[in-house]
Amino acid sequence: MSLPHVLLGMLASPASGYDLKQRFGQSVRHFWHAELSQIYPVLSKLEKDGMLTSENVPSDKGPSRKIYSRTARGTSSLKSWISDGPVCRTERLAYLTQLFFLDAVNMAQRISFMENLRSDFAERLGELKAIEENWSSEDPRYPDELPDQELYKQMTLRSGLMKYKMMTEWCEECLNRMKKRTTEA
Amino acid sequence: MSLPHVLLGMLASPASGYDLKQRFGQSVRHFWHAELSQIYPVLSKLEKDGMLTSENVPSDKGPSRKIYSRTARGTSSLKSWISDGPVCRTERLAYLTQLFFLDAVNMAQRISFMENLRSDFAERLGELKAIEENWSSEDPRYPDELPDQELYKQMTLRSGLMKYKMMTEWCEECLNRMKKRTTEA
DNA sequence: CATGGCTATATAAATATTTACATAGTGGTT
DNA sequence: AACCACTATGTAAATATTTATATAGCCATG
Repeated sequence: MSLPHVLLGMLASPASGYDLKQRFGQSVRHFWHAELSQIYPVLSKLEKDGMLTSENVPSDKGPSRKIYSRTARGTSSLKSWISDGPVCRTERLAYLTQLFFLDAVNMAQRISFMENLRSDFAERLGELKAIEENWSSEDPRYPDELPDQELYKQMTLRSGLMKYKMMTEWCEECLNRMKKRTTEA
Repeated sequence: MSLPHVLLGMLASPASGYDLKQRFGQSVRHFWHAELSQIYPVLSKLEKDGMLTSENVPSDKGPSRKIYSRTARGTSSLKSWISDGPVCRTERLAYLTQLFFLDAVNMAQRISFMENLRSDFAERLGELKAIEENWSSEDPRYPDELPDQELYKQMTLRSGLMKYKMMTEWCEECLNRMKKRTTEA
C-alpha cells in the first residue's frame, strides 16, 4: 500500500500522528485521507523498521506528544517508492458507479443526486481556491518562481483546481441534459 | 463499502463472477476495479442475504458456470444506495502523493516520472475514445437521444474522457515548466 | 504427449482500512 | 459538579482488499 510512504513524505519535518492527521485535512485532502487509528500503528511499524525515530515531548495541553522524525533509511524508502514510477489504475470512484446505475431511481432522485454531487465538487473547489489565494498572497514567487520543494506541491494543487472546476461544469451540463428531457417528456 | 452495490448494479442482466470481472475490464475500468478473489465471496454473501439467486449452468468450455440474478430485494438495495446520495471524499490518488513529494528525487527521475504519468493518462484516454467511437458508430442516438438506461453510462464515459484529456494536457504543462527550469539552471 | 494459455470457480493468508471503544488531561459552559 | 469539546494516543473488532495458491477441463502448439 501507499500509506507508509505518504507518512514518510509528510515527515519532511518531525510531527506526531495527530499532527499528520491534521495535515491530511489540509492540502493533501483532495487526494488522500486516513484515520488516526490507521496512522498510529503504521507509524509504530515504520519505527520498528528503522524508517523513523520517535521522541516523547511533554505538552502543556493534554497528554505528551510522540514526535516522529524520518531517518536516512526512511528517506531512501520514499525515494525508491517514487522512482518505481507512478502508481495508477487503483482508483475507486463510488460516485461514478452510482451515476452509472442512476436510471435505477426516479427522475427527482436523479436530479437531487446530481445536485448534491455538484455541491460537493463546488465545495472542494472552494477549499482549494482558498489554499491557492492564501499561498499566492503570501509568496510573491507563486506560481512560477517557487523553489523546487514547493513547485510540485503547487502542481498537485493545480491539478485539483482544474479537476474540480471541470467536474463542476460537467455536473451542470449533465443537469441541463437531464432537465431538457423532463420538460420534453 | 461499495463493491456489493457495484455488483448489484452490474447484474442488471444475469452473469457469473467471471463475467462480472470481464465487465470490470471494460467501461467500468476507469472508476472501479476488483479481483476475482474478492468478487466470489461477495457474490456468495449477497446470495445468502437474499439479494441474488444463482443457477448452475453447464458449460461447453471448462467447468460449469454459476449464474447470478438480482432479486427484487437486490434491486431495492441498489436503489437505496443511490438514494443515500453521492459517496465522495474517499479518493486515494497515490500518483498525486508521489508528485507532491517529487522533489525527493533528482531531475532526471522527476522528468521520467511525469512522462510515465502522461503515457498512462494518454493510454486511458485512448481506451475510452475507442469505447466512444464504437458506441457512437453503432447507435445513431448517441449521445443525446440515448434512452435513460444508457444516458447515465454515457455521462460517466464523458467524465472519463474529459478527465484524461485534461490530465494529459496538465502533464504536458508540468513537463514544460520542469524543462524550462533545467535549461535555465 | 508435454507445455502453456484460456475459461471458470474458489480458498488461504496476508495486508489494509474503518468503526467503535478506551484512556486521560485541559478548559469552558450550565 | 456534571457535561461537553478539544487535544492526544492508542487498542479491538470488524470489514475490505490483495496476492498467492488449488483445482479442473478444454484447446492449440510444438
